[in-house]
Parts: sequence; C-alpha cells; structure tokens
Amino acid sequence: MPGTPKPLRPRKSPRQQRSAETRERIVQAAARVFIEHGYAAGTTNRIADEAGLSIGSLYQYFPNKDAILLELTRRHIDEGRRAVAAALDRGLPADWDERVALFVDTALEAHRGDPRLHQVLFEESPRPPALLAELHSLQKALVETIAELLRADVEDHLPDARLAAWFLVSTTESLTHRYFADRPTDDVSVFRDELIALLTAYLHRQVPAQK
Amino acid sequence: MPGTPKPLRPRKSPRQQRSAETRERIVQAAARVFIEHGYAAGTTNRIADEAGLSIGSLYQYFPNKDAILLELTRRHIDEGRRAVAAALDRGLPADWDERVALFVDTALEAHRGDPRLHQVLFEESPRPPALLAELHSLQKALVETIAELLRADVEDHLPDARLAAWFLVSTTESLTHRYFADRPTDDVSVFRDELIALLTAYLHRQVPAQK
DNA sequence: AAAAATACTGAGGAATAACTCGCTTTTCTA
DNA sequence: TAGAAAAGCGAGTTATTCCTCAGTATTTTT
Repeated sequence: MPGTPKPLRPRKSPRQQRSAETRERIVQAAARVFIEHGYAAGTTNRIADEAGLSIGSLYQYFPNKDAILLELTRRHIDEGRRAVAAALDRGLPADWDERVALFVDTALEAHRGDPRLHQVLFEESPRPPALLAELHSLQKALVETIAELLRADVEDHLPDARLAAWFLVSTTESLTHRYFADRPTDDVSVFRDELIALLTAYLHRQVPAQK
Repeated sequence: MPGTPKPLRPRKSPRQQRSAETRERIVQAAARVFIEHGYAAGTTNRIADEAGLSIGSLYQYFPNKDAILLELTRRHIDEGRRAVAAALDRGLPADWDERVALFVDTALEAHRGDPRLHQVLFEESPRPPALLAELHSLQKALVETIAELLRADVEDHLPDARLAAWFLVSTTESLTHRYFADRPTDDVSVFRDELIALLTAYLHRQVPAQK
C-alpha cells in the first residue's frame, strides 16, 4: 500500500527517567539483534526479548519496526557528521596529502563501531525515502565541499573538480566499507596507508605540484 | 530452522518445449519483479503474476523463492566469468595501462545489464552459503591472478602484491557499482577514463617505469 | 482417437511476524 | 498515603507470505 506512509515518530515522549532508559535499552538491543540476525530475521519480538521487555512496551516507544531502524541509522549518520565537523574545527591542513590522510582517518573512525551493523543499516534494510534523501544530500554536500577546495587550489588544471571529489569520497567510503567485510589485511594501518597512497597518487596526477 | 537446508534444485526437468519457455518466463519475470520491488517485496505470487502464470506452475519449476534468486545470480556470475575468459582469450596486453583499461571495460561490461538487479542480487538478498563461497572464491582467484601478474613484472618493488591486487579489484568493482547508483556523470566514458586514471596513477606509484 | 504423460490452475493451509489493547505494576504528586 | 499518571505486560488479532494439492487442460504417444 504505497499510499499509506507509515508513522515514524515515537508515540510517547519519556516523562520519567526510567522510560528514557527503556528507550535506550530498546535501541541498544535492536543494534545487537540486527548485528546477529540481519534485518529481516531481526523481529520486533526478538528485539523486545533481547531488551528484557515485553513487546507491548517496545511499541510504546516506536510505532513500528522501521522507526527503530531509522533511529539507529540517524545515530550513525550523526556520528559521521560530528566526526567531519570536529576534523574541520581542528583546522584544515594546507597540504593535500595531509588532508587526504585526515579524510581517510575520519572515514575509518566512522566505521569503527560495528561494521556488520553498518552493513545491515545501509545495504540490507529498506530505507524510507526521507532517509535516503538525507543520506544523498549529505554525501552531495561533502562532495561539493571537497570540489570547492580542489577548485581553490588548482584553478584550471582540473577538468572536472566535482567528479574528482566524487571519486575521492566514493573511493574512500566504498573501500573502507569493503575492507571491513573482506579484511584483506589484519592490520588496519596497512590498509589505511595503502588507501592514502591510492588517493594521493590520483590527486597528484590531477593536482600537479602541490606545496 | 537452521538445521533444515532448503532444496535448491528444480523439481521438474522440462520435457516439452512449452515448459522450457515457461521456466524462462519465470526467470525473466523474477528479474523484472526484483528490479521493481526489491527482494522482500518481490513475492512469488507477484512473480507468477508477472509471468502470466499461476503460482502453482511456478512451484513446478522452482522448489522455493531462493532457488529463483539463485538461478538469477548464477546467470549473472556466469556472464562475468565469460567476460573475463573472453578478455583473456583475446590475449593480455603487455602494457599495464592497457591491462587496466581492459579490466575496467570488462567490469563495465558485466554491469551493463540492470544495475538495480545487481544490487538486489548482491546486497539486498539472503545468499545461501554455497553461493557466497562461490562468489568469494571467484573474487579471490581474480585477486590472485592479478597479484601474480604484478609480481612477475615488479620483482621486489612491491611490498604486498596481493594487497595491491585487492585494491585494483575492489576499487574497480565498488566504483563501477556505485557509478550506476549515483551517476555522477551522464557519460559512461568520462567515468571510465577517470577510473582508469585513478588505477594507473596508483599502479605507477607502485610499479615505476613500466615499459 | 483413446490413453498416458506432461503442464497448468488457484483456492486455501500453514507459518510467521507486525502490531493492539485491556489490564497490572510502578512511580509521582499533593 | 491515597489517588493519578506513567510505564510495563503479553496473549491474541491481523496481515502477509510461502507453498501444497486436488483437479483441469494440453500435448504426446500408441
């Protein structure tokens, strides 16, 4: 029934301290259940069970299963956003090689939680259009920011700054993601260095003679 | 019930020409349905409907839903395998830049069908362990082959040929995949050239002075 | 052209999972 | 400390989906 959008907001705002904790318990339990069972087999009954609650209580706080997933996804996105903001706050290095390193580290940082959860959230689960749009605009903003930085430094050496920025962002995200799924090396720092090598090689080809 | 593996083989081998066509209709309809509705909402009833068949007929040819998915996935994999084999048959260029171009083109070729189907098959659907193993060993073989080629050309310039090969394969697959989801450029050939630039830049850093 | 084999039908059984609601327990307030 | 409000409970309802099976239609064989 595509004409009936599901409610995604909580039906009750916590009044007592106890209920705030309960809500949190549900979210934490959901993360564990999704990690272990995946989205489809991560039933609401199982989540309630894992949280040590009755199914009824769960539905006091979340109107449906997707709302729980949405909460988890939002938290994940916010972590990423905060990581980027914090990095920018600490000041952007002038050198592109260092910028790339910072960028890669931030991406790794964002995936430092449980990669399996990340996989469930972003690949296995149905995402409501609103969230999809949010994700898309977030990535687009990041690409645009980096494109601006590229343009500022390179003037007309670069045929298509936005495309280059897209490559930087996509490569970093995709390979980081894939690293945790595949684990081609046990040592994260080896992966980190190699990814940085890949990106800087690309940039140096496009951005000659950075100082 | 993890203890009860589902049968995945067809329950009936076609005797009449008609039934071979019916089987094919089911597979084609399943592809369309999965593309439009995704895996979970791509119900067997919907597939039967799309194929213009009764649900009972569908179950004459496939013992369960996953068997249909498996058939689609196997076909997809076989296409990729054939593309690689054909490329190798035509002879491998001596120059690494051309090898990279060939590699990228083969990847693009494999995704030339419907990227959305590819996404459903490889990211959204539950894959039986047997298929997962098949996929993994296929990718591993490809990584190993390329690692061998790298080692043959570079002797000890390369700290970790297997990791470099992993980066080549993963970057190509991930970015190709992502390209079709994001469409950062309308022109595929622009993307192609940029991806080749990325990979050759990486290789030239690792494989200095190729001739 | 009758009999046999193959192919197709679709209502409904069986299973499962999302979600409700009347009731109980706990906490807060005056 | 009594009444009210908030939080919690869980058997049961609703909805959906996979899949069966008894019967019908079509094709092949003799």
